[in-house]
Amino acid sequence: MEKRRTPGQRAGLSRARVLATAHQLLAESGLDALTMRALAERLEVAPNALYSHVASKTTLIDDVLDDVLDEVEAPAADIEDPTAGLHELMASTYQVLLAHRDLVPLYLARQGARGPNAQRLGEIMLDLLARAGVSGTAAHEALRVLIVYTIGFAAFATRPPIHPGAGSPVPAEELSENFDSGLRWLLAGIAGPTARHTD
Amino acid sequence: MEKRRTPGQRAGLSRARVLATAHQLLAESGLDALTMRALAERLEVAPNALYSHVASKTTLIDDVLDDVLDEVEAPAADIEDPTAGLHELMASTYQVLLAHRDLVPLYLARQGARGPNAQRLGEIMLDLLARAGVSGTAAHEALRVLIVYTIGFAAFATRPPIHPGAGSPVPAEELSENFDSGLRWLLAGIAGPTARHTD
DNA sequence: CAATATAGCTGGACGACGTACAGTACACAA
DNA sequence: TTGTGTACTGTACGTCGTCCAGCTATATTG
Repeated sequence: MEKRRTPGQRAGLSRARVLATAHQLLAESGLDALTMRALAERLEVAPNALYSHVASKTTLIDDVLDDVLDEVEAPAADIEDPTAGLHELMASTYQVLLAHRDLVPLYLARQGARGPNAQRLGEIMLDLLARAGVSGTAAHEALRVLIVYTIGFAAFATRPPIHPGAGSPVPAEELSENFDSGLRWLLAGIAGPTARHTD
Repeated sequence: MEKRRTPGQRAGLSRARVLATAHQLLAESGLDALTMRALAERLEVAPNALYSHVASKTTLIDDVLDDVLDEVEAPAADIEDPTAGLHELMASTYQVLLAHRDLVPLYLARQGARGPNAQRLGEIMLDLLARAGVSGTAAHEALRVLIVYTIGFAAFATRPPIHPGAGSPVPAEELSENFDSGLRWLLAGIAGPTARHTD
């Protein structure tokens, strides 16, 4: 059971390994369990060693959140129907969120991610919205509606009911259909006849 | 600048005063500033004195969140159109949330409140849903959709845009109309022809 | 291949946090 | 008046994020 290192010796740490382990810790035991010390212990390193690879705990979490968004599949760039493209994008995002249930509360608390992946997805969405005839202020508004709707839906598809009474677990498939329905309503409203343009 | 008390002397603390000051602190400087020590200092008391009135920091926050929901106005119990009643209820909730922007992230993180007020509102909603022909599992699902939608919407009506580019602030009135539209779509979907009943 | 610079680590510490424990003195009931 | 309960104080414990000062394995240079 050798795990102590003498000063100067290397542990083969890397930014990627730190992020991955943080993600793993988050998945196993939630946010409260994600402690710089716990993370360090799992990596068999002193706590401060992490700071050679990560600026702070906050940016660590931000980075984990953004990393996951890499899994989201963007629709083909030349897709015909931009509204359908948006539907695909949000549905894919929803699935990715469901695949990382443990992270959903964090997305909620931070209202999305802000890293390069999030940026990239945002631009794709804005592009699709523009092609659907929505631009300027209205487009940014629609963007946020869609994001919040998706994260919000994932949030309660993920967790125990708010009101404890009765609490029969809703099957995931039914929830997914429900998500699709709501998403369709929203998209219809956003890109529909009353959609506003730049002013 | 006398503020120190000798042991045994009273400070006129009360549960209500503690909650109110906590709320105030939250409003002024956000969650990170809400510290038992900071709260105690503002009340001119030793930190542990708070524990005579509040079980823990967690329940303190829970209680603050639930307290605010007292301001939500429920529709008349004998309202004709239950869907309209739901609309009224959620709109009132939305307004209350906007009136306490600082708390919205907390509602988000906890996915709603759980105290007596939240309970009461939940029951009203279930009643209205039942009268709209939605009950059982579907009703609880609808409940959560409506709650998440409302909190989620309040969340980005409250805060800076997720994607920093362009960032022109959306006028509150426009957002409110948007909230209403989305809410109508949701309610139509929930109480609409395809609504499911108990199984 | 030797000398030097860099950077990945360790040990230790600091300040802030939530909260438990034990004691003190006031308020009120008897 | 005496007794009892409770609202406080002082103090302290354990944990957290993070900083500073070394030390040394490795990368870089000549």
